[in-house]
Amino acid sequence: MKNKLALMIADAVTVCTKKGLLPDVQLPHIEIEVPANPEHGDYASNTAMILASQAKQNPRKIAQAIQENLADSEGIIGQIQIAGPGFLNFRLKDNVWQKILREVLDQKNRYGCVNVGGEKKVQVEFVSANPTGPLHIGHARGAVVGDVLSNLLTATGYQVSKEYYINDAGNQMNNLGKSVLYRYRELLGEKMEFPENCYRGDYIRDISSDIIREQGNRYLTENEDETISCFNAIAGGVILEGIKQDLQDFGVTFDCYFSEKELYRENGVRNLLVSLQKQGFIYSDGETLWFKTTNYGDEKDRVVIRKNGDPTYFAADIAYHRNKFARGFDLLIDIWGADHHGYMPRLWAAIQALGHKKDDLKIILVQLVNLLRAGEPVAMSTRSGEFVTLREVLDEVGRDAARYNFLMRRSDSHLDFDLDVAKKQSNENPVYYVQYAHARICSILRMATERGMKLPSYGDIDPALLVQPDEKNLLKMMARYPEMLEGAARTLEVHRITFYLNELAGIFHGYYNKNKVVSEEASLSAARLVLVDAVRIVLSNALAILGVSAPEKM
RNA sequence: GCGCCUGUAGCUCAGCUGGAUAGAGCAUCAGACUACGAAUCUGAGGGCCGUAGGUUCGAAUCCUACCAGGCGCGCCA
Repeated sequence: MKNKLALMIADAVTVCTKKGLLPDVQLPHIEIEVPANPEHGDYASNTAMILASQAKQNPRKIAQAIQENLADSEGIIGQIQIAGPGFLNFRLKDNVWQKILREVLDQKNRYGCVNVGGEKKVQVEFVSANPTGPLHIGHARGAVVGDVLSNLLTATGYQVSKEYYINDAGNQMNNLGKSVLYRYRELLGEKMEFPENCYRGDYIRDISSDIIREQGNRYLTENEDETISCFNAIAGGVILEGIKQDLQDFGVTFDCYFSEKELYRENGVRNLLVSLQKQGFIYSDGETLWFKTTNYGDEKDRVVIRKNGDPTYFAADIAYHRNKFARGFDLLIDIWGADHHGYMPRLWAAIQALGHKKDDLKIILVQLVNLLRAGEPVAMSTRSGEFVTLREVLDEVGRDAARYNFLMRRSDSHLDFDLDVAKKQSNENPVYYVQYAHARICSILRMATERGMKLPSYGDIDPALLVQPDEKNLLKMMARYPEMLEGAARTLEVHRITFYLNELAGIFHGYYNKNKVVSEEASLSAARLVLVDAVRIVLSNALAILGVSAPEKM
């Protein structure tokens, strides 16, 4: 709808310039918005005001010229008003909104899908936690944001691939092996100091005792380095399996798990650095190799090969992102914890050196989660191993409530997650508000069929009977669903979907309390059944993108 | 010290890339079930949009400077 109006305005401006009513102006981006105040119509545009400065004319006069030259070939506009400093306010004909019902009912679970992505190939990389311990609550937010963003982009015409990058080649993994070895020895009766930078969580002890059960104490006498690297592999595998299981129970799946080790095969990382050095992006100071990230606005250059000869994490990441582009993705999206924001400039520098545009890599920062219980902060410390895991949150509040809560804020704002509120089945918990609307409609439809009514289709009803203000609002709200998805996809802001859902559910609940859907009047009942059925479809579609269930009963 | 993010109702947050009288939810107060599901609804109160300048027809939104909070500033990942 927005797009139709924008096109009509753009055409009208062109006609105006041809007729000489306007000087030869640059056509601006046509902004169509839904006015906050319903008295200002269904849609409004500020085009005349934007043009005013360029054309050096009174904006109201320009608005009038646009209005007079607007060709409404489909006959959807009921009324145009010029208001305020030069707004064009559009009121559409009632039957335009009523036709939305047919679209929703025809398209069913496809309603809302738009093709703004043009089938571009996009990769979303998220979670990517080291397999050194179970996922905790902080990872959970990134997991949901990435998963839902992927669903959203799929619905808006992108080919999406979801990827998890496994950092399994660095020091952290070595520390994991050491940690397992420490617990292994301890369980076999040795007394020793707890090694530096190692993991204390109980899951380490579990892995050690599994090794003892299966292989006994033979590693006590083996070469320590070999044992560590062996324990490394065992523990990494076990932990990664646990992570995958937790994610799956959280409703998050990946198309690809990419191992950092891949990048080092056949000297891949070093060969890439050599070629970048030849191109002048990398220089040596005699001991170390530096990447000239300052060429692209970073604060200082970054080391890629250390004094000891080992490549840095950054070096591997350059190779990783080159690998991603080489796989044919048009757009890369990385989802990171906000504490990594300082890393962004160097990665953007790297992809530009590789010949890509900065915009080809979008980075979404997800802020940290403050975990609360009844309003009080829950103490968490990774070092001591005392953190609340994703698994515990899932067990305590359930998948739907957990996911929905993570989606109620913009990603870059801090999120308070209160375990007690999230598991309450009350009005403090917005997920039930939306699910309840869906269940309520299902209940109405059930009741109608139980009374022997046949659920009508669009052709059976007279949509002009839907004249209540709330009925019109429901229709308009449903018409805006594709526009909302488009905006969310354009800005990569998944929280817009939850806000939309709350509003749609709210209008429905109000409508339900004022009006009886099934009444004595057969034709009115039929029209209303079709209306609420359409609302059910839209609720269900939006919840599906969020990966939250749409229950028929609660 | 430098950089990034955030300051909007008592609390938690939206505000659609600059629009018209700044909005929700929670909490508070007052109401609505012999009604298709009260996990719901109706109404009320509540604001110097951190502060001060600037840009223009118009600013919560953009620019500058301060103030407050968070996070970074490794040859860790």
